[in-house]
Amino acid sequence: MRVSREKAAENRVTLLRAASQLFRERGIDGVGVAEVAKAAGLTHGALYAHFPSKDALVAEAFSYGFDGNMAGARAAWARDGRPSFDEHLAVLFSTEARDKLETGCPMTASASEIARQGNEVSARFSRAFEEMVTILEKSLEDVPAAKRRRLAVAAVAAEVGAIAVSRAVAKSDSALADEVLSSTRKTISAACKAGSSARRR
Amino acid sequence: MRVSREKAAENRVTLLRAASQLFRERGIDGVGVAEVAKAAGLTHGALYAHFPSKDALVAEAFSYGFDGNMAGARAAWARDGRPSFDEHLAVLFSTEARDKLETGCPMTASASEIARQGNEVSARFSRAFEEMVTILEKSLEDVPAAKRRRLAVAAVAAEVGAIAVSRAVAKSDSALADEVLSSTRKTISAACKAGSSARRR
DNA sequence: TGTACATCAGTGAACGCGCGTTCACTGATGTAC
DNA sequence: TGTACATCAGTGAACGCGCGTTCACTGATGTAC
Repeated sequence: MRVSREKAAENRVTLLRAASQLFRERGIDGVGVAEVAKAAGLTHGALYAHFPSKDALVAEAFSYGFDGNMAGARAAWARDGRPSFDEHLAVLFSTEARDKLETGCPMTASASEIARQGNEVSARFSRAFEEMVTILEKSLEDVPAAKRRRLAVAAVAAEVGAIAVSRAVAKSDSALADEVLSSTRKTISAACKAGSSARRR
Repeated sequence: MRVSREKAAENRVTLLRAASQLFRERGIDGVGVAEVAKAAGLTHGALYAHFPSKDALVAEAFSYGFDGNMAGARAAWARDGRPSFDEHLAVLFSTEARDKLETGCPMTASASEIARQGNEVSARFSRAFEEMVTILEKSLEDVPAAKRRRLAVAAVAAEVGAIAVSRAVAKSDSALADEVLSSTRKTISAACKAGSSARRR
Protein backbone atom coordinates (compact mmCIF):
# COMPACT_ATOMS: atom_id res chain seq x y z
CA MET A 1 0.00 0.00 0.00
CA ARG A 2 1.14 3.53 -0.72
CA VAL A 3 2.75 5.58 2.09
CA SER A 4 3.23 9.33 2.46
CA ARG A 5 6.13 11.07 0.76
CA GLU A 6 7.79 11.74 4.12
CA LYS A 7 7.42 8.11 5.17
CA ALA A 8 8.86 6.94 1.86
CA ALA A 9 11.86 9.25 2.23
CA GLU A 10 12.32 7.99 5.78
CA ASN A 11 12.18 4.37 4.59
CA ARG A 12 14.83 5.12 2.01
CA VAL A 13 17.16 6.39 4.70
CA THR A 14 16.37 3.39 6.90
CA LEU A 15 17.28 1.10 4.00
CA LEU A 16 20.56 2.94 3.47
CA ARG A 17 21.40 2.80 7.16
CA ALA A 18 20.66 -0.94 7.36
CA ALA A 19 22.57 -1.67 4.14
CA SER A 20 25.56 0.39 5.15
CA GLN A 21 25.80 -1.26 8.59
CA LEU A 22 25.28 -4.81 7.33
CA PHE A 23 27.74 -4.44 4.44
CA ARG A 24 30.40 -3.17 6.86
CA GLU A 25 29.72 -5.96 9.34
CA ARG A 26 29.54 -8.90 7.01
CA GLY A 27 30.81 -7.77 3.63
CA ILE A 28 29.03 -6.75 0.45
CA ASP A 29 28.80 -10.32 -0.89
CA GLY A 30 27.82 -11.57 2.57
CA VAL A 31 24.49 -9.74 2.77
CA GLY A 32 21.49 -10.12 0.47
CA VAL A 33 18.94 -7.51 -0.51
CA ALA A 34 16.18 -9.39 1.33
CA GLU A 35 18.12 -9.18 4.58
CA VAL A 36 18.74 -5.46 4.13
CA ALA A 37 15.04 -4.87 3.50
CA LYS A 38 14.06 -7.00 6.50
CA ALA A 39 16.46 -5.09 8.78
CA ALA A 40 14.74 -1.91 7.61
CA GLY A 41 11.31 -3.38 8.35
CA LEU A 42 10.37 -3.75 4.69
CA THR A 43 10.19 -6.45 2.04
CA HIS A 44 12.73 -6.88 -0.72
CA GLY A 45 10.23 -5.62 -3.30
CA ALA A 46 10.10 -2.23 -1.62
CA LEU A 47 13.87 -1.92 -1.90
CA TYR A 48 13.55 -1.95 -5.69
CA ALA A 49 11.20 1.05 -5.52
CA HIS A 50 14.15 2.99 -4.08
CA PHE A 51 17.18 1.45 -5.81
CA PRO A 52 17.35 -0.05 -9.31
CA SER A 53 19.80 -2.80 -8.30
CA LYS A 54 21.97 -4.09 -5.49
CA ASP A 55 24.92 -2.41 -7.16
CA ALA A 56 23.20 0.96 -6.90
CA LEU A 57 22.35 0.24 -3.26
CA VAL A 58 25.97 -0.65 -2.53
CA ALA A 59 27.17 2.62 -4.06
CA GLU A 60 24.71 4.79 -2.17
CA ALA A 61 25.19 2.86 1.06
CA PHE A 62 28.94 3.42 0.84
CA SER A 63 28.51 7.19 0.62
CA TYR A 64 25.82 7.17 3.31
CA GLY A 65 28.13 5.34 5.70
CA PHE A 66 31.10 7.51 4.90
CA ASP A 67 29.16 10.77 5.21
CA GLY A 68 27.65 9.62 8.50
CA ASN A 69 31.09 8.86 9.83
CA MET A 70 32.41 12.24 8.74
CA ALA A 71 29.44 14.05 10.26
CA GLY A 72 30.17 12.39 13.62
CA ALA A 73 33.81 13.35 13.42
CA ARG A 74 33.01 16.95 12.47
CA ALA A 75 30.65 17.24 15.43
CA ALA A 76 33.45 16.13 17.75
CA TRP A 77 35.84 18.69 16.21
CA ALA A 78 33.30 21.45 16.68
CA ARG A 79 33.25 20.53 20.40
CA ASP A 80 36.95 20.00 21.02
CA GLY A 81 38.64 22.23 18.45
CA ARG A 82 40.43 21.26 15.28
CA PRO A 83 42.57 18.18 15.95
CA SER A 84 46.31 17.97 15.37
CA PHE A 85 47.77 15.36 13.02
CA ASP A 86 48.64 13.09 15.95
CA GLU A 87 45.14 13.47 17.37
CA HIS A 88 43.72 12.42 14.01
CA LEU A 89 46.02 9.41 14.00
CA ALA A 90 45.00 8.48 17.55
CA VAL A 91 41.38 8.21 16.37
CA LEU A 92 42.11 6.56 13.03
CA PHE A 93 44.38 3.86 14.50
CA SER A 94 42.36 3.24 17.68
CA THR A 95 41.11 -0.19 18.76
CA GLU A 96 37.61 1.36 18.78
CA ALA A 97 37.91 2.18 15.07
CA ARG A 98 38.90 -1.45 14.54
CA ASP A 99 36.21 -3.05 16.72
CA LYS A 100 33.18 -0.93 15.82
CA LEU A 101 32.75 -2.55 12.45
CA GLU A 102 29.16 -1.61 11.70
CA THR A 103 29.64 2.11 12.37
CA GLY A 104 33.28 2.39 11.33
CA CYS A 105 34.66 3.80 8.13
CA PRO A 106 33.31 1.95 5.05
CA MET A 107 36.70 2.35 3.36
CA THR A 108 38.38 0.14 5.94
CA ALA A 109 35.47 -2.30 6.20
CA SER A 110 35.33 -3.08 2.48
CA ALA A 111 38.83 -2.15 1.30
CA SER A 112 39.61 -5.25 -0.73
CA GLU A 113 36.01 -5.77 -1.88
CA ILE A 114 35.67 -2.32 -3.48
CA ALA A 115 38.12 -3.26 -6.23
CA ARG A 116 35.62 -5.87 -7.43
CA GLN A 117 32.63 -3.50 -7.50
CA GLY A 118 31.56 -1.30 -10.40
CA ASN A 119 32.85 2.11 -11.52
CA GLU A 120 30.27 3.99 -9.48
CA VAL A 121 31.49 2.45 -6.22
CA SER A 122 35.11 3.06 -7.21
CA ALA A 123 34.36 6.73 -7.90
CA ARG A 124 32.68 7.12 -4.52
CA PHE A 125 35.62 5.45 -2.81
CA SER A 126 38.01 7.86 -4.58
CA ARG A 127 35.94 10.82 -3.44
CA ALA A 128 35.88 9.57 0.15
CA PHE A 129 39.62 8.96 0.10
CA GLU A 130 40.30 12.48 -1.18
CA GLU A 131 38.05 13.92 1.51
CA MET A 132 40.03 12.14 4.23
CA VAL A 133 43.29 13.34 2.66
CA THR A 134 42.07 16.94 2.60
CA ILE A 135 41.16 16.82 6.27
CA LEU A 136 44.54 15.41 7.26
CA GLU A 137 46.35 17.98 5.11
CA LYS A 138 44.74 20.75 7.15
CA SER A 139 46.41 19.39 10.28
CA LEU A 140 49.83 19.34 8.60
CA GLU A 141 50.60 23.05 8.42
CA ASP A 142 53.98 22.49 10.10
CA VAL A 143 55.04 20.29 7.21
CA PRO A 144 56.38 21.84 3.99
CA ALA A 145 53.54 22.24 1.50
CA ALA A 146 55.22 19.91 -0.99
CA LYS A 147 55.18 17.00 1.47
CA ARG A 148 51.79 17.67 3.02
CA ARG A 149 49.68 15.78 0.56
CA ARG A 150 52.14 12.91 0.30
CA LEU A 151 52.00 12.39 4.05
CA ALA A 152 48.22 12.67 4.18
CA VAL A 153 47.78 10.15 1.35
CA ALA A 154 50.18 7.74 3.04
CA ALA A 155 48.45 8.16 6.40
CA VAL A 156 45.01 7.25 5.02
CA ALA A 157 46.35 4.31 2.98
CA ALA A 158 48.31 3.06 5.99
CA GLU A 159 45.25 3.38 8.19
CA VAL A 160 43.15 1.29 5.80
CA GLY A 161 45.85 -1.38 5.83
CA ALA A 162 46.47 -1.31 9.57
CA ILE A 163 42.77 -1.64 10.39
CA ALA A 164 42.26 -4.43 7.85
CA VAL A 165 45.31 -6.36 9.08
CA SER A 166 44.42 -5.78 12.72
CA ARG A 167 40.93 -7.16 12.13
CA ALA A 168 42.30 -10.12 10.19
CA VAL A 169 44.71 -11.21 12.91
CA ALA A 170 42.47 -10.31 15.87
CA LYS A 171 40.79 -13.73 15.98
CA SER A 172 44.09 -15.58 16.36
CA ASP A 173 46.56 -13.09 17.89
CA SER A 174 45.10 -10.09 19.72
CA ALA A 175 48.52 -8.84 20.85
CA LEU A 176 49.67 -8.68 17.22
CA ALA A 177 46.39 -6.97 16.32
CA ASP A 178 47.09 -4.15 18.78
CA GLU A 179 50.74 -3.99 17.80
CA VAL A 180 49.84 -3.46 14.14
CA LEU A 181 47.74 -0.42 15.04
CA SER A 182 50.27 1.21 17.35
CA SER A 183 53.34 0.45 15.21
CA THR A 184 51.76 1.82 12.06
CA ARG A 185 50.48 4.90 13.87
CA LYS A 186 53.88 5.61 15.42
CA THR A 187 55.67 5.12 12.11
CA ILE A 188 53.38 7.52 10.25
CA SER A 189 53.70 9.99 13.11
CA ALA A 190 57.51 9.69 12.95
CA ALA A 191 57.47 10.30 9.20
CA CYS A 192 55.48 13.47 9.88
CA LYS A 193 57.97 14.71 12.47
CA ALA A 194 60.87 13.91 10.15
CA GLY A 195 59.12 15.91 7.44
CA SER A 196 58.49 18.98 9.59
CA SER A 197 61.93 19.00 11.21
CA ALA A 198 63.44 18.82 7.74
CA ARG A 199 61.94 22.27 7.13
CA ARG A 200 63.18 23.67 10.42
CA ARG A 201 66.80 22.88 9.60
CA MET B 1 37.17 -43.78 -11.11
CA ARG B 2 40.22 -44.19 -8.92
CA VAL B 3 43.51 -42.52 -10.00
CA SER B 4 47.11 -43.15 -8.96
CA ARG B 5 48.47 -41.69 -5.74
CA GLU B 6 50.75 -39.36 -7.68
CA LYS B 7 47.90 -38.19 -9.88
CA ALA B 8 45.72 -37.59 -6.82
CA ALA B 9 48.45 -35.54 -5.14
CA GLU B 10 48.87 -33.60 -8.36
CA ASN B 11 45.14 -32.95 -8.55
CA ARG B 12 45.20 -31.62 -5.00
CA VAL B 13 47.88 -29.10 -5.92
CA THR B 14 45.97 -28.14 -9.08
CA LEU B 15 42.87 -27.52 -6.94
CA LEU B 16 44.87 -25.36 -4.53
CA ARG B 17 46.43 -23.38 -7.37
CA ALA B 18 43.06 -22.77 -9.02
CA ALA B 19 41.41 -21.87 -5.71
CA SER B 20 44.19 -19.55 -4.66
CA GLN B 21 44.20 -17.71 -8.01
CA LEU B 22 40.43 -17.43 -8.29
CA PHE B 23 39.97 -16.25 -4.68
CA ARG B 24 42.58 -13.54 -5.22
CA GLU B 25 41.01 -12.46 -8.50
CA ARG B 26 37.36 -12.38 -7.56
CA GLY B 27 37.17 -12.69 -3.78
CA ILE B 28 36.45 -15.64 -1.51
CA ASP B 29 32.68 -15.09 -1.59
CA GLY B 30 32.85 -14.46 -5.33
CA VAL B 31 33.98 -17.96 -6.32
CA GLY B 32 32.13 -21.23 -5.73
CA VAL B 33 33.63 -24.67 -5.16
CA ALA B 34 32.23 -25.94 -8.46
CA GLU B 35 34.11 -23.23 -10.34
CA VAL B 36 37.35 -24.04 -8.52
CA ALA B 37 36.97 -27.73 -9.36
CA LYS B 38 36.15 -26.94 -12.99
CA ALA B 39 39.22 -24.70 -13.30
CA ALA B 40 41.26 -27.65 -12.02
CA GLY B 41 39.64 -29.98 -14.58
CA LEU B 42 37.62 -31.88 -11.97
CA THR B 43 34.08 -31.99 -10.63
CA HIS B 44 33.01 -30.47 -7.31
CA GLY B 45 32.60 -33.93 -5.80
CA ALA B 46 36.32 -34.62 -6.21
CA LEU B 47 37.13 -31.44 -4.32
CA TYR B 48 35.46 -32.91 -1.23
CA ALA B 49 37.77 -35.92 -1.40
CA HIS B 50 40.64 -33.48 -0.77
CA PHE B 51 39.08 -30.84 1.47
CA PRO B 52 36.30 -31.31 4.05
CA SER B 53 34.70 -27.91 3.34
CA LYS B 54 35.10 -24.66 1.43
CA ASP B 55 36.41 -23.10 4.64
CA ALA B 56 39.24 -25.65 4.77
CA LEU B 57 39.97 -25.03 1.09
CA VAL B 58 40.11 -21.27 1.71
CA ALA B 59 42.59 -21.75 4.55
CA GLU B 60 44.89 -24.06 2.59
CA ALA B 61 44.61 -21.98 -0.58
CA PHE B 62 45.66 -18.89 1.37
CA SER B 63 48.85 -20.57 2.58
CA TYR B 64 49.49 -22.10 -0.84
CA GLY B 65 49.26 -18.68 -2.49
CA PHE B 66 51.40 -17.00 0.13
CA ASP B 67 54.08 -19.71 0.08
CA GLY B 68 54.16 -19.63 -3.72
CA ASN B 69 54.65 -15.89 -3.66
CA MET B 70 57.46 -16.17 -1.10
CA ALA B 71 59.17 -18.91 -3.08
CA GLY B 72 59.21 -16.67 -6.14
CA ALA B 73 60.63 -13.78 -4.13
CA ARG B 74 63.31 -15.98 -2.54
CA ALA B 75 64.38 -17.24 -5.95
CA ALA B 76 64.85 -13.63 -7.09
CA TRP B 77 66.92 -12.84 -3.96
CA ALA B 78 69.13 -15.84 -4.56
CA ARG B 79 69.82 -14.44 -8.03
CA ASP B 80 70.27 -10.75 -7.19
CA GLY B 81 71.49 -10.80 -3.58
CA ARG B 82 69.62 -9.88 -0.43
CA PRO B 83 67.53 -6.75 -1.07
CA SER B 84 67.76 -3.54 0.92
CA PHE B 85 64.71 -2.15 2.71
CA ASP B 86 64.07 0.30 -0.13
CA GLU B 87 64.39 -2.47 -2.69
CA HIS B 88 61.80 -4.48 -0.76
CA LEU B 89 59.50 -1.44 -0.75
CA ALA B 90 59.98 -0.92 -4.49
CA VAL B 91 58.63 -4.43 -5.09
CA LEU B 92 55.87 -4.31 -2.47
CA PHE B 93 54.47 -0.95 -3.63
CA SER B 94 54.91 -1.53 -7.37
CA THR B 95 52.12 -1.17 -9.90
CA GLU B 96 52.88 -4.78 -10.90
CA ALA B 97 52.09 -5.96 -7.36
CA ARG B 98 48.80 -4.09 -7.65
CA ASP B 99 47.84 -5.25 -11.14
CA LYS B 100 48.83 -8.93 -10.98
CA LEU B 101 45.87 -9.86 -8.81
CA GLU B 102 45.77 -13.60 -9.38
CA THR B 103 49.45 -14.18 -8.56
CA GLY B 104 49.91 -11.35 -6.07
CA CYS B 105 50.06 -11.60 -2.29
CA PRO B 106 46.89 -13.18 -0.84
CA MET B 107 47.14 -10.82 2.15
CA THR B 108 46.54 -7.81 -0.05
CA ALA B 109 43.96 -9.52 -2.27
CA SER B 110 41.68 -10.55 0.58
CA ALA B 111 42.62 -8.12 3.36
CA SER B 112 39.15 -7.06 4.43
CA GLU B 113 37.59 -10.47 3.74
CA ILE B 114 39.91 -12.41 6.04
CA ALA B 115 38.36 -10.80 9.12
CA ARG B 116 35.09 -12.56 8.24
CA GLN B 117 36.65 -16.00 7.80
CA GLY B 118 37.21 -18.60 10.52
CA ASN B 119 39.99 -18.93 13.08
CA GLU B 120 42.08 -21.16 10.88
CA VAL B 121 42.28 -18.55 8.13
CA SER B 122 43.06 -15.84 10.68
CA ALA B 123 45.90 -17.92 12.12
CA ARG B 124 47.38 -18.47 8.67
CA PHE B 125 47.11 -14.77 7.93
CA SER B 126 48.93 -13.98 11.19
CA ARG B 127 51.69 -16.41 10.32
CA ALA B 128 52.07 -14.94 6.82
CA PHE B 129 52.16 -11.42 8.23
CA GLU B 130 54.87 -12.39 10.73
CA GLU B 131 56.90 -13.98 7.94
CA MET B 132 56.79 -10.78 5.91
CA VAL B 133 57.77 -8.76 8.98
CA THR B 134 60.75 -11.04 9.68
CA ILE B 135 62.02 -10.63 6.13
CA LEU B 136 61.76 -6.85 6.26
CA GLU B 137 63.47 -6.76 9.67
CA LYS B 138 66.50 -8.44 8.15
CA SER B 139 66.91 -5.53 5.75
CA LEU B 140 66.76 -3.00 8.61
CA GLU B 141 70.12 -3.56 10.24
CA ASP B 142 70.91 0.16 10.05
CA VAL B 143 67.93 0.90 12.29
CA PRO B 144 68.19 0.57 16.09
CA ALA B 145 66.99 -2.88 17.13
CA ALA B 146 64.16 -1.41 19.19
CA LYS B 147 62.61 0.27 16.16
CA ARG B 148 63.28 -2.47 13.64
CA ARG B 149 60.19 -4.53 14.25
CA ARG B 150 57.95 -1.49 14.57
CA LEU B 151 59.03 -0.28 11.17
CA ALA B 152 58.68 -3.68 9.56
CA VAL B 153 55.17 -4.15 10.97
CA ALA B 154 54.15 -0.69 9.78
CA ALA B 155 55.64 -1.29 6.35
CA VAL B 156 53.64 -4.49 5.78
CA ALA B 157 50.41 -2.99 7.14
CA ALA B 158 50.89 0.12 5.00
CA GLU B 159 51.56 -2.02 1.95
CA VAL B 160 48.33 -3.96 2.44
CA GLY B 161 46.44 -0.67 2.70
CA ALA B 162 48.18 1.04 -0.20
CA ILE B 163 47.58 -1.89 -2.56
CA ALA B 164 43.94 -2.25 -1.50
CA VAL B 165 43.27 1.48 -1.88
CA SER B 166 45.17 1.66 -5.15
CA ARG B 167 43.08 -1.19 -6.57
CA ALA B 168 39.86 0.38 -5.28
CA VAL B 169 40.46 3.74 -6.93
CA ALA B 170 42.13 2.38 -10.09
CA LYS B 171 38.82 2.06 -12.00
CA SER B 172 37.91 5.71 -11.51
CA ASP B 173 41.21 7.57 -10.99
CA SER B 174 44.38 5.89 -12.21
CA ALA B 175 46.57 8.88 -11.33
CA LEU B 176 45.39 8.71 -7.71
CA ALA B 177 45.97 4.94 -7.77
CA ASP B 178 49.64 5.45 -8.68
CA GLU B 179 50.00 8.33 -6.26
CA VAL B 180 48.79 6.19 -3.35
CA LEU B 181 51.50 3.62 -4.03
CA SER B 182 54.37 6.07 -4.42
CA SER B 183 53.34 8.37 -1.55
CA THR B 184 52.95 5.52 0.91
CA ARG B 185 56.22 3.96 -0.20
CA LYS B 186 58.10 7.24 0.15
CA THR B 187 56.61 7.94 3.56
CA ILE B 188 57.55 4.53 4.93
CA SER B 189 61.00 4.92 3.42
CA ALA B 190 61.35 8.35 5.07
CA ALA B 191 60.33 6.91 8.44
CA CYS B 192 63.07 4.33 8.03
CA LYS B 193 65.68 6.98 7.26
CA ALA B 194 64.53 9.07 10.21
CA GLY B 195 64.88 6.02 12.44
CA SER B 196 68.38 5.13 11.29
CA SER B 197 69.71 8.71 11.33
CA ALA B 198 68.40 9.03 14.88
CA ARG B 199 70.94 6.39 15.87
CA ARG B 200 73.81 8.01 14.05
CA ARG B 201 73.41 11.26 15.98
C1' DT C 1 54.85 -63.08 -11.79
C1' DG C 2 49.63 -63.74 -12.03
C1' DT C 3 45.21 -63.39 -10.15
C1' DA C 4 41.46 -61.91 -7.06
C1' DC C 5 39.74 -58.41 -4.54
C1' DA C 6 39.59 -54.32 -1.46
C1' DT C 7 40.38 -49.50 -1.76
C1' DC C 8 39.15 -44.96 -2.80
C1' DA C 9 39.71 -40.69 -6.20
C1' DG C 10 36.58 -39.01 -9.04
C1' DT C 11 31.62 -38.68 -11.20
C1' DG C 12 27.30 -36.53 -11.50
C1' DA C 13 22.55 -36.36 -9.78
C1' DA C 14 20.24 -34.54 -5.98
C1' DC C 15 19.48 -31.93 -1.40
C1' DG C 16 17.65 -27.54 0.58
C1' DC C 17 18.58 -22.93 0.45
C1' DG C 18 19.32 -18.08 -0.55
C1' DC C 19 20.55 -15.14 -4.21
C1' DG C 20 19.04 -10.76 -7.33
C1' DT C 21 15.28 -9.44 -9.86
C1' DT C 22 10.41 -9.16 -11.79
C1' DC C 23 5.63 -8.39 -11.56
C1' DA C 24 0.54 -8.44 -10.74
C1' DC C 25 -1.69 -6.63 -7.13
C1' DT C 26 -3.17 -3.56 -2.97
C1' DG C 27 -4.76 0.44 -0.94
C1' DA C 28 -3.49 4.82 1.25
C1' DT C 29 -1.87 9.19 -0.57
C1' DG C 30 -2.02 13.17 -3.28
C1' DT C 31 -4.40 15.80 -6.78
C1' DA C 32 -7.77 17.73 -9.97
C1' DC C 33 -12.27 19.31 -10.22
C1' DT D 1 -14.43 21.97 1.51
C1' DG D 2 -15.98 17.46 -0.71
C1' DT D 3 -15.61 13.95 -4.05
C1' DA D 4 -13.60 11.10 -7.74
C1' DC D 5 -9.69 9.16 -9.38
C1' DA D 6 -4.77 8.65 -10.71
C1' DT D 7 -0.50 7.67 -8.53
C1' DC D 8 2.85 4.78 -6.68
C1' DA D 9 5.26 2.80 -2.18
C1' DG D 10 5.02 -1.44 -0.52
C1' DT D 11 3.55 -6.65 -0.66
C1' DG D 12 4.57 -11.29 -1.54
C1' DA D 13 4.63 -15.03 -4.93
C1' DA D 14 7.43 -16.48 -8.52
C1' DC D 15 11.51 -16.55 -11.90
C1' DG D 16 15.95 -18.99 -12.96
C1' DC D 17 20.19 -19.67 -11.00
C1' DG D 18 24.22 -20.89 -8.29
C1' DC D 19 25.52 -21.91 -3.75
C1' DG D 20 27.88 -25.67 -0.32
C1' DT D 21 27.32 -30.25 0.68
C1' DT D 22 25.93 -35.30 0.36
C1' DC D 23 25.89 -39.74 -1.63
C1' DA D 24 25.29 -43.99 -4.48
C1' DC D 25 28.01 -45.41 -7.91
C1' DT D 26 32.21 -46.36 -11.13
C1' DG D 27 36.35 -48.43 -12.26
C1' DA D 28 41.40 -47.99 -12.20
C1' DT D 29 44.80 -48.58 -8.61
C1' DG D 30 47.19 -50.92 -5.15
C1' DT D 31 47.62 -55.04 -2.39
C1' DA D 32 47.43 -59.69 -0.57
C1' DC D 33 47.95 -64.27 -1.79
